[in-house]
Amino acid sequence: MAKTARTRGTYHVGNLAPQLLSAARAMLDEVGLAKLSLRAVTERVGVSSTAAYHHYANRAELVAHLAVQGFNELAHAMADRDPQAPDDEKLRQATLAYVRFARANPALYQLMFGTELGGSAEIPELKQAREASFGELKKIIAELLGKDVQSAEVRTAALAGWSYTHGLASLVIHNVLPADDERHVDRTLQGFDYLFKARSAG
Amino acid sequence: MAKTARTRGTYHVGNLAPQLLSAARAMLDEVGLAKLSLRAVTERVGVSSTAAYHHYANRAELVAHLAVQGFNELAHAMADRDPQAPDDEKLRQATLAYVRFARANPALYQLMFGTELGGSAEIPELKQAREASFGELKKIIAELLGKDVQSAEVRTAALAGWSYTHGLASLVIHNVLPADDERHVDRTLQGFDYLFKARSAG
DNA sequence: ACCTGAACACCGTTCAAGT
DNA sequence: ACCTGAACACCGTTCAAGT
Repeated sequence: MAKTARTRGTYHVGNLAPQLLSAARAMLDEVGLAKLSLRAVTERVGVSSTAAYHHYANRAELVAHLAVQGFNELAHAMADRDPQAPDDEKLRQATLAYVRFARANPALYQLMFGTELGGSAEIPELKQAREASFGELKKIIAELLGKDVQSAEVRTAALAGWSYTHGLASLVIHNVLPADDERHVDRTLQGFDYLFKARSAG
Repeated sequence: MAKTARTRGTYHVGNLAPQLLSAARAMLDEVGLAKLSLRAVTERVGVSSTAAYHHYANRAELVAHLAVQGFNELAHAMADRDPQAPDDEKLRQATLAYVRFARANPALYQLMFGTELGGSAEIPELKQAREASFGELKKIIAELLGKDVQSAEVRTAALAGWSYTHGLASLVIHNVLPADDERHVDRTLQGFDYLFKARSAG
């Protein structure tokens, strides 16, 4: 594929797809998803407004690819944990990494779970990338519970953990809670303790 | 020829604001937030495309008022619980009502926590309506914990509960989980049991 | 194969003008 | 005060044409 040389001023840029994607990614954080237009993205890259259609079916597909990138980064962030730490500390670290990712990339995070991806934009890569993120969480929980990753307990606990973490991240992003990720994670974990003590006491 | 069809064709409809709001609400579930245009809403109501600007500052403000309506309905749904039930069953019922609301009004629910509301659209009514919903949850948890609604324990536990419930609702809406709300609620609650047993065991 | 330019059917928003 | 119509600056998407 030796189309490497970047010839300036030619009509044929080559390698356009990733350039469009990264331009879109940059603009996403600047203007938000609603105002992210194909025309603005192409202009930023320096091609005509219709050039994107040779690489993405439409705007929705470009957006879907942004989501794929997001899920991949998220999985990576969760995977990057201290192998020496005790199991429950690993879970705490992954939760923190998750919330930090959401906080650092609010527009992208919302897009990943946003309405824009419904139905037709459900590209196979997207489902796969999302499952990979979920799988990372399952791994941690499997270690914590001392059960097989495939087991029902792990699946169920991972679901609970994902619900919790996603909800927390969403609330943090929307400034329903003031800043400081670490504190929120610890406080909500503490909150669950209260709740479950009360439940088992009842 | 102008549009003559308007029986009793007064140019002055009066009461336009609520009509626009309910038209928008109806269309929201049909076409989604991204495609909800002021022009389409006004056409549906039968007024000129610019009429909305005399009642809402702009599209964002109309959307914000939809969110307010959503939070009010959500608070109402959570408040409508069996006063005879034991405390932890009340919590379960409120969680179920929450998830059902989200499932029944996916576009509205997403809008309520969506990116569209950031910053300038943060109308005072919105914050107030959101706090009312949160307050409903706090009431239930205060009873469950047997503490004052103002206490730190209740606030913290409510935060955890809200994170969990919101996360679960989001995942259900996005079909990350297949249908059946009741099962998910019970399964995830079960999942938390696994998690916390493991944590306190470690 | 990859990209452009014109064209079409939409948008949100402003503003002068009508009632 | 409440609403309209024209106008402006945008959009996404299609298509014939250029390289």
